[in-house]
Amino acid sequence: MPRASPPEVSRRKRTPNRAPARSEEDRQEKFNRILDAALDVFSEKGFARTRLEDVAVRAGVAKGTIYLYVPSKQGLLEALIRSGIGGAVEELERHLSSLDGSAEMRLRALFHFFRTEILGTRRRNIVRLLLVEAERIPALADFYYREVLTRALRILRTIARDAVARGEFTSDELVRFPQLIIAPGIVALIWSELFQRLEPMDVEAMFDAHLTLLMRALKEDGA
Amino acid sequence: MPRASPPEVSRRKRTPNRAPARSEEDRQEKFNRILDAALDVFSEKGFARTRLEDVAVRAGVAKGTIYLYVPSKQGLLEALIRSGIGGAVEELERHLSSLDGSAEMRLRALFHFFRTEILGTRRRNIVRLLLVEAERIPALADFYYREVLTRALRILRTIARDAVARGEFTSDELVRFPQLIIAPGIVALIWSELFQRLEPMDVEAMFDAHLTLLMRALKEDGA
Amino acid sequence: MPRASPPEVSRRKRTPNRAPARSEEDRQEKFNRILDAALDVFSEKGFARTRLEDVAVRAGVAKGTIYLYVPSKQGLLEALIRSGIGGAVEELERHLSSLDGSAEMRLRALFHFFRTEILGTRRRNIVRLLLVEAERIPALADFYYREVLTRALRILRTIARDAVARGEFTSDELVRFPQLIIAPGIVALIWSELFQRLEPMDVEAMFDAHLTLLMRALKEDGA
Amino acid sequence: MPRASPPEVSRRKRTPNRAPARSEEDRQEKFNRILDAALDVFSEKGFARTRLEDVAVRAGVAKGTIYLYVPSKQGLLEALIRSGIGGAVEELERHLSSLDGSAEMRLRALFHFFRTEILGTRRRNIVRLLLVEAERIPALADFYYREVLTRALRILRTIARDAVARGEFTSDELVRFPQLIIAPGIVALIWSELFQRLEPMDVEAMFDAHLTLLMRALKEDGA
DNA sequence: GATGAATGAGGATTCATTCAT
DNA sequence: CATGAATGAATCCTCATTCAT
Repeated sequence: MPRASPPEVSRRKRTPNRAPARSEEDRQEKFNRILDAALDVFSEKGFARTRLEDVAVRAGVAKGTIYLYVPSKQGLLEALIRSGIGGAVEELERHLSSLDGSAEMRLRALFHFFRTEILGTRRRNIVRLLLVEAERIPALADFYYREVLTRALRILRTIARDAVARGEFTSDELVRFPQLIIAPGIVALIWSELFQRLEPMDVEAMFDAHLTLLMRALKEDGA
Repeated sequence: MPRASPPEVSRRKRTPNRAPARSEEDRQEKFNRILDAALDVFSEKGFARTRLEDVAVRAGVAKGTIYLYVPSKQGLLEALIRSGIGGAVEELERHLSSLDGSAEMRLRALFHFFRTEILGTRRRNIVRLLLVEAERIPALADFYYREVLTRALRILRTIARDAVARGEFTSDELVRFPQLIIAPGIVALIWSELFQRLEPMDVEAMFDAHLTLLMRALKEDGA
Repeated sequence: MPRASPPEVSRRKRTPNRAPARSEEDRQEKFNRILDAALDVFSEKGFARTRLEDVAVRAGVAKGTIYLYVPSKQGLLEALIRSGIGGAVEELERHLSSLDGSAEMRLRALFHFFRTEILGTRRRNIVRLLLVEAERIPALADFYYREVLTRALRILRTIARDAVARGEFTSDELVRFPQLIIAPGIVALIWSELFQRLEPMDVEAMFDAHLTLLMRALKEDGA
Repeated sequence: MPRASPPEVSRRKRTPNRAPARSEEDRQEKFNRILDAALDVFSEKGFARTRLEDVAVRAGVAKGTIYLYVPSKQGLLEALIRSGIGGAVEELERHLSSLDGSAEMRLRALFHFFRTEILGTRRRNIVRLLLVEAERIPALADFYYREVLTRALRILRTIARDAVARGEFTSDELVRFPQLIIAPGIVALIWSELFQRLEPMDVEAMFDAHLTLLMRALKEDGA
């Protein structure tokens, strides 16, 4: 039997391989590069306008390689958000539970954390991405609600409840609506994305003003 | 909600007895239908996932007709946001300047307006759309900053400044950061889009708590 | 508001339209061109190896145009088979019911029809395509079974049954297995596709031999 | 079913006491596993829709391993068909030449063989695969024509010619068109693939009817 | 020899935009 | 003015093949 009638099926040309990631660390390291690249491009263009090819190029891999780590473009976004957010809440939990000062001190620490660990890092982009895309991807909203929101609100609520219990706070508004604590953080995040270039905002000063108001409203003598 | 006029595309040389005199209103009315349809579809799917065909169908016109009013899909989004937001600020300005009570009353009126005229209407979707798309379309961010944000913040700042001036408020945090006033409104807006189905939020009660805290922090005796 | 910040969304260039098919005949005519082109390419390359772009080029339309008529590549194949096969059985039914001679005459007419209207035309390719692809597309097998096979076998069976009833045939093998009548037709079809170039087959003579054997086996004196 | 040997890819320089002596059988055995897996998957999905990865998984080897035995996907198909068909004809030749009864007996044996050794086994899938793919791969059609068809037809023709020579058959139709003998076999094969689930066919009874008709047509008294 | 990670050509499908009617 | 058929650029994802380990 004559071997392979040649070009009936188009012969694909292939390019030599880059060194494959054999070890588990190699794998993780390459995945991280892909996630970093994805964050860059998603942040810059938004999910819909991102081409996976651009992500691949920025990560220094081929298009197909991405599919060795995630099943689809949306899967890439989800992996990105999971990987970038998951850790933050735990960090925060650890961070805050280590201090056992007054509510005021803990809230100051919280806003410091927010400024330095979220607003000041790539995580800011991840949160922004989440706010923007979660509406179309219910699984994302669910994930965020479950893994981030409830846990973050629990932390805030615990701080407020403790303060009320020990008489530091005189009323329970923040127990009922811990969102009020973080609301200026959300505003700062959005502002920094959309309007920072038009009118810079002194985020630290705003957080200070916010805390001042809260403390004055909640502490006995408004001190 | 007043709608923007469609750009005049060309002057029709009308045969006097062919079309009744209401042609200009017809034009406006058709453009409004298109904008309404666009808001529906953009809100539901986001800009990138929206097909102009769907907008056309929902508006009851042909795809090509949209191009008689706006030059492109992005132009449609811009027209939509322009038409849906511009009016709101003016309404608010009129509304607030008509009351001349205390800052507290004016802020209560403000949050009432926010709840009933923004959160409770299709404008909520427009704002959301803006938050989501403005990053990719600098012109949108610019427009929003100029036409909405500066004016809205001026209103808030004026309320705060007046209150300080007449001694109602004892400090100037809200003059320096009027964003702190509206921050819970932004949170409510985002929450209603993403998490309402997972955990309903009593927006009115949250706004109440927020105002209570503000007043207690800012008024002489914290009442 | 500044109009359209230019290249945020890549501007697609478009090529002027060909004259659109406004009338129903235009539409049908264009669809026919597409189906013809599809048959050519499918026949030459098989379903999987066919690129819709090739079909489009051969039909003289753009890729996207095909999707105005069928929903997918598979839909194109189905439409093709439907349109090419449906008519044939009806033709055959009409053709045969018009003759009311002996079974022998009717079978001769049948094979003549098969040779001239199927083997000798593009329908041969359609049947071949069907045999090849039906296995992966149950809907196709169903369609073929329902619209072609049962009807064709009914015709054959009726011929046989009539002949038995009036004493022309002395036994009922062909009533029980009308497939035996057409089996050499299937062989001829496959042969013509695969081996004609290696060893031409005189299909007419084979059909003659087949009929001779059948008649000799079934008629009283084997005449 | 005897399998083809994998092409020798390279002579291993074995460390004598590292691999036991059965390395050549190992190789053959692994290739057989690959061919079996390939038949399964090709049969189920067709050539184009088959992913070599699936073949590899089913064979329990890595993707790359397949390329140690065949040069390409098409090469795998060719090897498969070669290995699965080649043997059958020889078996048939041996089987039939061992009987020296009447043509009728030999044809009965032939159909029995067809039913039990082809229709009832995986070889059915190979033949089907061949019918489906041979058109696009001329080398396959050539191989099949040369290695299978000519030899099979020679067997059939010999049976017919012998019968004519010794007066068992009264005419030569089957000498001229031995395809007429096997045509119902082809129909049965196709039917079993496409329509068995819609309408089961009693293949044995059909073959009986076919033989009955042939014998009646060809033998002196039609007995 | 075996492995399976990496590659990147390939193709189906979508949809903003144009323009003949 | 309106229409909607036609266009074709754009992009996700698949998978045969390669080759470093």
